[in-house]
Amino acid sequence: MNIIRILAVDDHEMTTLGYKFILEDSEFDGFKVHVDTSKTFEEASEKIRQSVNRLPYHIILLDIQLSSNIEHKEKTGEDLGVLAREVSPESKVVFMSSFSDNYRINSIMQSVDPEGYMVKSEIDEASLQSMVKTVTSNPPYYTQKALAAIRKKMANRINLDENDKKILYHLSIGTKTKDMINHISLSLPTIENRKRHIKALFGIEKQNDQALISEARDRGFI
Amino acid sequence: MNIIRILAVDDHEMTTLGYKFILEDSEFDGFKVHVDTSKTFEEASEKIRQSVNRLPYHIILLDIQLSSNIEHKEKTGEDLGVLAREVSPESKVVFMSSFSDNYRINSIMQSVDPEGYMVKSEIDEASLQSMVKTVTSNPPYYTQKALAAIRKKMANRINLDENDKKILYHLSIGTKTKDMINHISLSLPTIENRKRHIKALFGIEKQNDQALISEARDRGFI
DNA sequence: TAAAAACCATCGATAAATTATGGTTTTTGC
DNA sequence: GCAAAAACCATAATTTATCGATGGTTTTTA
Repeated sequence: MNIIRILAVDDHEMTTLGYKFILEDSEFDGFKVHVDTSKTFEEASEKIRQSVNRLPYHIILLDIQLSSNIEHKEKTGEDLGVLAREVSPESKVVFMSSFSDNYRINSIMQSVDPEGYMVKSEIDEASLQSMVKTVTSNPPYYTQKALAAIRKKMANRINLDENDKKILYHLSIGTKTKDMINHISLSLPTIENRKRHIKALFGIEKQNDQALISEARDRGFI
Repeated sequence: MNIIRILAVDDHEMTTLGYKFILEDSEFDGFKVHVDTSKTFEEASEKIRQSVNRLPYHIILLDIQLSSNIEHKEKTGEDLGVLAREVSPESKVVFMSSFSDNYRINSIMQSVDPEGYMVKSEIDEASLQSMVKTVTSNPPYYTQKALAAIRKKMANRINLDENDKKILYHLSIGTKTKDMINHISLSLPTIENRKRHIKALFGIEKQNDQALISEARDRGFI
């Protein structure tokens, strides 16, 4: 009987234990599952590094929010995903996230391109089991909310460049336009111009930033 | 008992009859299914137009390849999807296609943004039933091959403009570079320059067009 | 092995983006 | 309600990127 080795990373121990109990008790065709758990970025990255010398994990389950032990460098599950891709390229990476917002999902789809993305509210015993089956045999596996975000992004025919996306992102987190020059290497008038330009693309000329944010969210940019 | 009204369009009658027999015989929670069928673009568009005056179809299943009666204007299932969106915006649109190539799927995701996309080789009784359930209650529904194409596209961080995509498309169908000036409104040197530029973006400088095509296919552009 | 096609480099012309400047209007905090 | 801040807007100069013409070399193809 083959063993599928899984590493589950989440700062809430109850969550990873849930995954462990469900998956190790599940009946699969032709294999059993073993689940390791980690609570921090550092512990998880160490386990991944060590695993590649012996038996790499088949699947790595990552929460996005990881409250790191070392305060001064906040590392997220996304960073851990990037690291996992580098040191353990054969492992399948699956995000288990509370976030179903477009910006997060888009970002992770580009930086990690995970084999799976599950929104936590949609996780149950059945979906966990099909995730394992699908990811090992025929990826990807996305839950419905993740799929809806992905669909929204795909349907979009407007392509903004990196600076435009940064502007939208900073708007969404409340950065003042005049402060964006500290985060984006563009002059203030240019940023203003680009905002106008994006509004025109979105068909909301002569409207304020609130309208822009709401439209950008609707179109899956943030 | 509610009735879900479905229109299935395919130039092969056996296919639509298959959908009809399977779905009308299936047991669903709280509803039954009725399936109309069409073999041509004209017949289908007429049925859709008429339906909106009485009871619009809940779901419209579209094959991409439709050999039209009227030879001189070839209309595809994609055109029918666009039309369906206009005249019957409440209907869910699902493509049932032999194509699983990225170019086709990307194009349809942008022009129609369907509630579902099934690659024909992956269609069976169970998947047909879950498609109907998912599309009516919580879209979208994509089969694994469609999902794989979508994932590839999402993972892509390079964004090419329309002209670049046209160049890649024409390369993929064997159009000679010097003949592209008849299809793309750019001069020959510009097209050559753009090809060089795209190769640089793809990290395949100083390689030939074959490498470019293969890389573009790999990255989900064609 | 010719001829065709692809590939490459340079350069002037053109178009587009950026930025500085100086303003007006709207929002915000007291 | 009012002053200050921020957002918004228009113009013009400057920089940058793109385009297309020309003339060539290399590679493919018949």
